[in-house]
Amino acid sequence: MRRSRAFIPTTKEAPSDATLPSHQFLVRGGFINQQGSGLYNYMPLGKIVLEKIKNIVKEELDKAGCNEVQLSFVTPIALWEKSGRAETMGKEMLRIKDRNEAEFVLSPTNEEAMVALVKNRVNSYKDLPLNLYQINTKFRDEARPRYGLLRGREFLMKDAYSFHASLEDMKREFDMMEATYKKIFTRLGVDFRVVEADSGAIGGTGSKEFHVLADSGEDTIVICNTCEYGANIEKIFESEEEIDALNEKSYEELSLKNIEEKCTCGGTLSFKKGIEVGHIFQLGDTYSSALDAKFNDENGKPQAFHMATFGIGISRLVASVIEQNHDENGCIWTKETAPYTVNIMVSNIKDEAQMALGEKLYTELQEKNIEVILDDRKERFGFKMKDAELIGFPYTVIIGKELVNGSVQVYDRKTTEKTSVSVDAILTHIMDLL
RNA sequence: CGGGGUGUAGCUCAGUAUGGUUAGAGUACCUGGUUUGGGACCAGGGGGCCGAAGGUUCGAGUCCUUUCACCCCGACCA
Repeated sequence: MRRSRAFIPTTKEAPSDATLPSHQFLVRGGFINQQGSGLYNYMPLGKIVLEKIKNIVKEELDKAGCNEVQLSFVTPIALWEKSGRAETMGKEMLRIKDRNEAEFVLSPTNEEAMVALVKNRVNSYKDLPLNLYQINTKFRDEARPRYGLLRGREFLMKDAYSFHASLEDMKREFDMMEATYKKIFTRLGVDFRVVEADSGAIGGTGSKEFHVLADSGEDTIVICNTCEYGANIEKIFESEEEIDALNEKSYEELSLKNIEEKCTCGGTLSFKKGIEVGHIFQLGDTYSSALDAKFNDENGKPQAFHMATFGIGISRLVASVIEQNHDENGCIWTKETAPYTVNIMVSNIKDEAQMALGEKLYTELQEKNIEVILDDRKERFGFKMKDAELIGFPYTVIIGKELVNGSVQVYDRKTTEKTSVSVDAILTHIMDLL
């Protein structure tokens, strides 16, 4: 992509209501813009990042044997009346009527729809287990949307639902999905923890949350510095006061505060703030029973499916990556989430030698399938650098004043260091970095 | 859903207590020139139904009524 042809409207000022770094930088960097309360448009850069995260999630789930489907976003109210959630979910479900006055709901989640899909299509234990997922828009009419993409009303979520003939098999799938989630978040390059969680309103027996560690996280979690143990404080403390008191503390305050009790492994427990980006539940037969979805077991006896459900907040992850990885100048995307890996910055486009090298490198990197953008705008050096830092391309090749000595510089967004590299070696140098 | 606040140029905001030329600034944008390694400078220019609808008045961005939208603090939540 040529920067001169790209729709990337960056700004110097952030909207006054954006308080979090991810919100400010994503808006300033031209990734997203607000359409209404809790509603966001994705502009080209935002769309690229969103798609990258989606693809990683899809790849890992497909490898884990999950089947991708796509359910309708608008669902008849009858589906929700059968499970009782038309009542219990209350105003969070946005209800609409069609021209015949029939009532519909914009899907906030899809347990009912997925059970209805499987019901009478999967009839034998021989067809189990089965894991179906979709990456689709959800709508929850939150009382108070905020923090940009972190708490929108319309958001993109991956939701998976598994069906099993036995409780044991459901638990096996649950553990397998936990491992799959770890692979996904590791690939995304975020610092995360798996914690034991409260099952909350959805119900079920066991659940675990995946948290990206960040100052602005709304949840407080307890983690061990030695083993993998972690828990949401909602799970360990019973009193509301205790939970509230801890939630009010800042990331720094919490990090310093160790819990007196030691972890069972002997390690030290401490508090951290986290953004919940994934949640896995052991559901049991709550929904299959409610919707009368059954299969025949080895003895030909009908039984309700044992189920588990697995969610990942895709759009929330876009913001979480930045919440965890930014500095005062802007975004710092991880390798797998960056909208373009290499930004070729021609310092002065009127300088023919600079421009020629920029074009040459641009073509060469494209041929090697590197995601590259060429900053060919008629702007000054400082302007282009600030822009590159705001957007957060992992590497910027600066073709500028050093060219007369036969070299260019490579700016590393993460370390903010500039390294001089001779023109002859630049292509190999970049390939080695990636 | 309780409490508070704000709607004026793409963005950040003055102007509204006390109604009165043609509604302002910074920034962004366009043109020309000078610049060219950290969001440049000078000159000129375009851009507004002052959130919407009613009303009061000779006259409304400013006063009154209604309404819509957005934000903040709580309660609730991927």
